[in-house]
Parts: sequence; structure tokens; C-alpha cells
Amino acid sequence: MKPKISIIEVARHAGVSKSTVSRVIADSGGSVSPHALEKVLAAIKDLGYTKNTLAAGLRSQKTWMILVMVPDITNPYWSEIARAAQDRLEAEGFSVVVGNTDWLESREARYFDLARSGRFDGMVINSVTNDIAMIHRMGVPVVLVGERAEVQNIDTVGTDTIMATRLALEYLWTTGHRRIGIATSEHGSERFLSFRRRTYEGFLAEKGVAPDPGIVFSVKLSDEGGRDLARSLLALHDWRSRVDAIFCGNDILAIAAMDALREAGVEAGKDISLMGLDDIPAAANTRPTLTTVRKPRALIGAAAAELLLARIGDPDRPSEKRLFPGELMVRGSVTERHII
Amino acid sequence: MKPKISIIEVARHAGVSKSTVSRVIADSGGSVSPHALEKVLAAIKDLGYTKNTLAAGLRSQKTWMILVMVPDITNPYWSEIARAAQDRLEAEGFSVVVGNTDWLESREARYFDLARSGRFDGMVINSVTNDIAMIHRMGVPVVLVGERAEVQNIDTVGTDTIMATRLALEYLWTTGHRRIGIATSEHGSERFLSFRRRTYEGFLAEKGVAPDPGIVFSVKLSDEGGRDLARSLLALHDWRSRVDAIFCGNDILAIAAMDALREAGVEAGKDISLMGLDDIPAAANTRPTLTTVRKPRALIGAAAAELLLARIGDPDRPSEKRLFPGELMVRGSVTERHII
DNA sequence: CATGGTGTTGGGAACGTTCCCATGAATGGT
DNA sequence: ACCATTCATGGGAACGTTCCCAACACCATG
Repeated sequence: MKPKISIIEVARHAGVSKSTVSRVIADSGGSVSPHALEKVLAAIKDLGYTKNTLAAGLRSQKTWMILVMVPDITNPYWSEIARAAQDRLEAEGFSVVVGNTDWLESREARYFDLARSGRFDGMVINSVTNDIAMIHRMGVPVVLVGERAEVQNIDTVGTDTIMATRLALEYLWTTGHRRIGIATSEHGSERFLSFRRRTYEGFLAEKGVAPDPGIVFSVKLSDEGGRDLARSLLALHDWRSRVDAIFCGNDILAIAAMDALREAGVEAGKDISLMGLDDIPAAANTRPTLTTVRKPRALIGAAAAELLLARIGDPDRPSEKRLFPGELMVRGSVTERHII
Repeated sequence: MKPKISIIEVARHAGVSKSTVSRVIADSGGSVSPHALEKVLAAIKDLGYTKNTLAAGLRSQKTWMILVMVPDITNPYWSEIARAAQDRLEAEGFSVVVGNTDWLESREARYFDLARSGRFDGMVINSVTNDIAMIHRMGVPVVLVGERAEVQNIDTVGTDTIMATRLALEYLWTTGHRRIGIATSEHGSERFLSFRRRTYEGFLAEKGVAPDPGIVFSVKLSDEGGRDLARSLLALHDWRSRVDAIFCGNDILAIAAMDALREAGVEAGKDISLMGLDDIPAAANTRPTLTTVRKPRALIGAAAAELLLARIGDPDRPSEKRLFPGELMVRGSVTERHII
């Protein structure tokens, strides 16, 4: 195809050694005389040389690439975190690419393989796997996005899910709801959900409400899950007297459920209250608008980048965990309810 | 941190030569006796060896990585195309990563540098640049997503924008609108927009309507652009008599405009008709729901993958262009209007 | 004038693979 | 029993960088 040119040819053309050319193109700060520098730059331009970073990476063990691995690139929640991380990392000279796993372990494994084989200098991941030991064995700096209870020895950044969940439940309580259900997932990110679920159970106990297993729904955090939730709810015998509000694991789920319910003639914010979690952009534009708890995506992404840079700088530093509080977004899918 | 092990150590451990180990790990089909194979596999497992694909790529000129470069990872339109392409490419053994440019030439240049330096076996891109010669000079197989008039000698896949635009305009016309405005962008993807704009102008001419430059809005294809559009519209003197419908360059823009207008007391689908283009998932959930033209994202992504694979297989094959028709999605943001 | 820095340079050895080629051992047909 | 294939193997040379080290020129200091 193209006759690839290497630094050797550049060196010949400029009348210097390949070492000198290397000193010019690598920003490692070896000293080069102005005269030689000029000749080399001219040669590079003449020949249209571009450095082969594969070879450079092989020798220097530095690829200047970072992988941001997210479970669902279609969900604005993740893509905004990715973008925020990208902003910060590019400022440090890294290039950022995004890997999409679609909650599939097989895809995740594929990206881990890539990392293991030395392709990235670091990763920001939200992983399905719980195998932290494996992550460490990869030998690549990793920052986890998303809170995980059990994990201690790895850098983590996320929202304080317990607080966010409490915020939502407390709001539902204050607005008069007493039969509060929850929709979360066993799938993939179970660790969050057990968080949500556990908080939910604690909350009920605290308020002295007997839990009703019939209004604890286990569905995927996706459009599909939302439709499942609607179906399960409607199939529930006498649901109107059993449940007056549902706290959904994320916004995508809540919006899809709202939609499916409306098609069945059930209006969120009227017949039942629905809350989400994340505050994705679409949440402000739905019909009705979605009451939810906002997660600070930009902060999370930036913090992830920060932690990753620190880890790359010093692989032996103690691991750190940064959690951000959520923010209640009052909209239309929850309405005041008179306590009987 | 990690005492990296190479095939040399594996070879020593297995009592064979590094060549034999290489034949085992490279799937290039060199023949290895069952006995040796077994010993090598055992050694690999024992030592926890993982192949350094950087080194492999350096020698073999094959990285098995594909970059999908999109202008806005936050827009579901792009992320779904990326996902569809990923499905197809992973089936062929490639790993897919996504690069997000945010419509920034600087970011785009960064990814092009990555490609130029031999990091990817191919790219699927939607590029701001018009410099096809530069793309060819990269020496990396590239498939362009998004229709471009002027470009001939490069593989392209996209929606037939002219048809999609006509579909929208024709629908507005049929529903009785006679003062149709348009909102497109000069920014970034200008090439589409001049398509839309040109089609728009042709359409008006055909219908014998005198164009009104005051209702041709030039805004970004983003939330921000939507707010700009709303502002410009409301600032227009006596706008209610000057415009009864606006065709927006994409859904994100249309939804944001709809939202901003509602805040100002102007209801889409009542006070004015609004149409989008793309049919992103959110379009079905807005208030009112958005009438738009759907682009077949999955088909586009899959076709892009197909074309790229073909190009990688044979770099000298003639370039191909695949365009898919759009589909009208009738919803609530356009209402019948009686012709006076 | 000797001494010791500092700046600049080039040669060669890595880095971890794959590729090419030579060698020797089996196999099969005549 | 002989030659021609095919198969299995190992040794070394790539691939295009960076890194290390030695060599040299230059300058200032004593």
C-alpha cells in the first residue's frame, strides 16, 4: 500500500543518526541542537513521516491510550461520564477510546484481554465482574465507576447510592406514599442493586412498614426491563390498592415503564407515582416529566480521570474511594397523595 | 509491578523453541504436533502468559482493533450505529472501540493520528473534515458514515438525506402547512445540511412558495442549538403569521427547541408544528411526542461493518456507496392545519 | 594548563512478536 | 529400497521504536 518510512530514513535524509531523530520525536527531553532539530523537522515534513506508536509502545511500555469501558453506550448516563473523563485525560496527552460491553461478560472479557495484552495505559471501567483479583492481575491501572460495597483495594468513584436511594424514598414518603415498591435488577450490576434493595428494606423497617414481596420487581435496567415492569405490575392482582409508588433503579427503566403503562391507560403521576435515578437528559422531556435523583455525571467522570492519572503516576499509592451525593429533581411523575 | 513473561520463557518452560510457541498462539495455522501443543498450552497456563499484541502487531501489521469515530457519543443515533457495527465486527474477531470527537476538529485529528500510527486495522467514521485525500493518505481502511455529495472514491453508508428531507417536507405540506421553516447547521456536518437546505429550497420552488430567509435558522444540532432556535423564533417579529412549521436538522435539536418553546408558552403541535430527523428513542416520549423521520441505525451500522470488512479484505476494490431510505414516524408535534 | 562539568551525538542492544528458511524426520508411491 | 512430499521444529532476522552508554566538543574554573 504505502512505503512506510521509519526514523532510519528520516535520519538518513536529515544527515543525522536515528538516535537524534528519536530524541526529536519522543518528548522525553533529550537535548538536540537547534541546527539538528531544524534538519530533522524538515526531513519529517519532506517525507511525511509519522511515528509508529506501536513500536514506540513496545519499547517504552507506554501507549498513551486509555479505555473507558461502559455497560451501555446508548445510555447518556455512561456516555457523559465517558466524555467528562475524556476531557481530563486528553489534557494530559492521553487518547481516550470507549468500549461498550452491553452488560455482556463475553464483551467485557474481550476488553480485558486487550488491556492485558498491553494496549492501554489505564482503564476506567464499570464492570459486571466482581473479580477484583483478576483486575489487579491484568497489571493495568484501573478505576472503577460505580459504588461497590465489598471492594476495598481499588480506586472507585461513584454516587453514594445509599444516600440517593434514601433521598428518593424519603421524598416519596413525604409526599404521602405509604405502599412504595421498588424495581431493580439482579442482572449485571447486582452490587448496586443490592445496595438499593438493602436501603429500601432498611427504610421500610425504619418507617415501620411491613415489606410486601409482591411489589419488589426484579427487571433489567433497560427499555425492556421497563416494559417488563409495567407488565408485572398490571398482572398483579388489585395492584391499585397494593402499591402507590415505585422507585425505579434508573431513568431508562422508569421512562420505559411510564410509557408502557400509559399505553395500558395508566398514567404516571396520577394513577401511580414513579421515580427514577440518574436524571438523564430525556427525563426532563417525558410525559409526564420524570421525578428522579440526579447523579453528577461530569463530576464522576472527572474524578475517575483524576484517580486514574494519580494511579498511573504512582501504582503503589493507597486506593481511594470518592462518592458524590445525588440531587433530588422534583418533576411530574410523583404527586402528593393524601394519607387516608 | 508485573514481571512480564514472554514466549521465550514459555518456550523454555515447555521445552520447545519460541517458534513453536508462536505457532501455537498465533492462529496463522503453522503445524504443531499434538504433543508439543499440549506442553505449550500447559506452560502458558502455568505461567499465566498473555500475548503482547503490541509486539505482534508491530511485526504482523495487524492489530485486530477497529475504531468507530462518532461526533457525539451522547446522541443515541451514533451510539446505536456504533453498537450495530460492533456486533458485526466482533464476529470477525476484531475488537471495537469508540472515539468521541464532540464535533471538534482537534479531537478528530487526534484519532486520525492514532490511526496513522498504525493502531487500528480500520475505521468507521463520521468526520467533520472534507479532506478525503488525507484520509487516504492515512493508509488505513475507512468507511464513512453519512451521506456526502462530493465524495466518490471512498466507501460510504448512510441515509438518503434528500429522500428523508423530502419525506418530512411533503408530510408537512400534506398536513396543510404552507409557511415551512428549516433549522440546520453550518457547523461540523455542513455537508448534510447543505443537502437538507438544498432539498428544502428545491421543495419550495417546486411548490411555488417564495422562500423567506427569515425562517431559515442556522443553529447547532444540539440542545444548545434547540434553545437558540427557540430564541431566534420568538425574537422574530410577528412569527405566528410568518411560520407554521419548522423542519429541524435532527431530533435532539427539535426536542430541545420544543422544550424551550413550551417554557415560553408556545406549544409544539398546537401553536407551531415541529419535525425532527433521526427518531432517537426519546422522540417517542416527549411532550408532545415528536413527529420525525426514522433513520435505520442498525442497518447503517451493520452495512458500515460489512463495507469495512470487504475493504480490509481487498484494499483495492472499487468503493461503494449504500444509502437507506428513511421512514416517516407520525406523532404529536405536527397537527393538521386548515388551509386558509 | 589540567580538570570537571554540560551539551550533543551515534552505535548498539533491547522490547516481544512473527516471518522466513534450513534441517531432519516421517510418510507414501513406485 | 529410493526419491519426493509433507510435517514438525529451531534459529535467526526482521518490525520501528526507545534506552543506555561511550565519545567528543566546548566551556569555565582553579
